Amino acid sequence: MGYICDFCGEQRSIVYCRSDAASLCLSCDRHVHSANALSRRHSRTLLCERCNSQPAFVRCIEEKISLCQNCDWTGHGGSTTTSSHKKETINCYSGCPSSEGLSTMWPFVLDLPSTGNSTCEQGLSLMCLNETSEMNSWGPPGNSSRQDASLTVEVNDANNVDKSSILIGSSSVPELNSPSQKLDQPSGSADLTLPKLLCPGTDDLGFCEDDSLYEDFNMDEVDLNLENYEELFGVALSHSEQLFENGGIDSLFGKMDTSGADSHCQGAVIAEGSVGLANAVQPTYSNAASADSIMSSKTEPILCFTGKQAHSSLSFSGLTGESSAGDYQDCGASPTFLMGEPPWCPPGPESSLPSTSRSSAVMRYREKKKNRKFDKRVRYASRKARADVRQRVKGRFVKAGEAYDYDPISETRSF
DNA sequence: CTGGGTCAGAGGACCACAATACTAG
DNA sequence: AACTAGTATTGTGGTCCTCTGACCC
Repeated sequence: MGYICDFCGEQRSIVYCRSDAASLCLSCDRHVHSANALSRRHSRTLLCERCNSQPAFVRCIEEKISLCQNCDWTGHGGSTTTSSHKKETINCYSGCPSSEGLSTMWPFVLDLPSTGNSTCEQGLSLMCLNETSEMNSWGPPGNSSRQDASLTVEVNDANNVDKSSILIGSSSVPELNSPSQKLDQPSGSADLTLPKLLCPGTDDLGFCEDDSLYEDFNMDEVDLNLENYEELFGVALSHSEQLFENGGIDSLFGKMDTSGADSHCQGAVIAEGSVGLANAVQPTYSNAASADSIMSSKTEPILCFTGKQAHSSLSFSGLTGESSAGDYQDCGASPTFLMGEPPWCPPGPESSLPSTSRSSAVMRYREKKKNRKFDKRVRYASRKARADVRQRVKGRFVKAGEAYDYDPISETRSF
């Protein structure tokens, strides 16, 4: 499905909302996302024109088609002829942009139907394109006017390095080598490549038809990693502290959205979420990395962009990521950066940080971790939408028309 | 060292009902 | 085989309750 708008069921769906896990036509997109301030913050992007079920992240200029990570890989990864296709990253957006705004952002979509006037259009004329730039750090260069977020700056720099976001092929897809994979494939794990991970047993398709493959992926593991953070790296907290300070991790994790089934298949596309970035800065990892170094890599989400181009395989440990990769993609940052510490990144001066800032960083980290919700995964956005507006008594749903003590819409109580 | 009291946090139950899945004709 | 009607099951979020472990005396 996904070809028809999930909301009206009539128009062809154009955009994909990760938060709602819904494919929408532009009209319904504006309608739905102009409902309130929260919905306006939903990050949307074009819908993959191949599988019609996943958010597109790249557009093949030569084929003139928008593709999700999976379809991009299946379509371009295997063939040498197609892998050289020029591609352009696709921005995501939020708010209620005008059709002009969308045309600006997606110039290749020339026939965008008129989206009419939205109630929030004026208020959002600033449109969250700026916001998008922050969220979608792999967007075209120059989108981001803010320079205070190190992550965004570095990423945009990466894009600058990467020839204005024109990407050549998917050949940079890193090899994955997690312990679990090693278990499954004890031999030749070093050669484990994405297609194998994507759709075992299929060489050419793999359009996310086997969701069970990623069924067990969840953020719990990531959370677990973070939970052991201090125990494992009490001394090496400073990397993350800096990210906390700069809003780096916060901007990444804080915008994570584990809801929606849209993350299917994206888990296997780990580190491909920002191919441009991966091309520009792909850390080198040894497949023979020790468990310690692997642990160190995955638990120190360090951004250390030096402009080097390194292309090799990398190892993930425990980053099993339905939510992981998908969410990383959502915020535009490759898990490559989050999970890995480039070997060329020298031990920074962070170790000399004052203990007060460290403790404060730890406190902030704990606070943010406490406020995060990784495990909740909404399978049916429609049901969630209904639950969000239902009246309750002491948290319990009440029959329609009966007295209630909590109304999510009006935030009022009937008695 | 042991037992009792207190506190905080985690996890599960509960509710109504639309959406979805399943079965029978 | 395809369709329709009826029935059963699922999933959604906020609040309350119970359980467990930590801590103190």
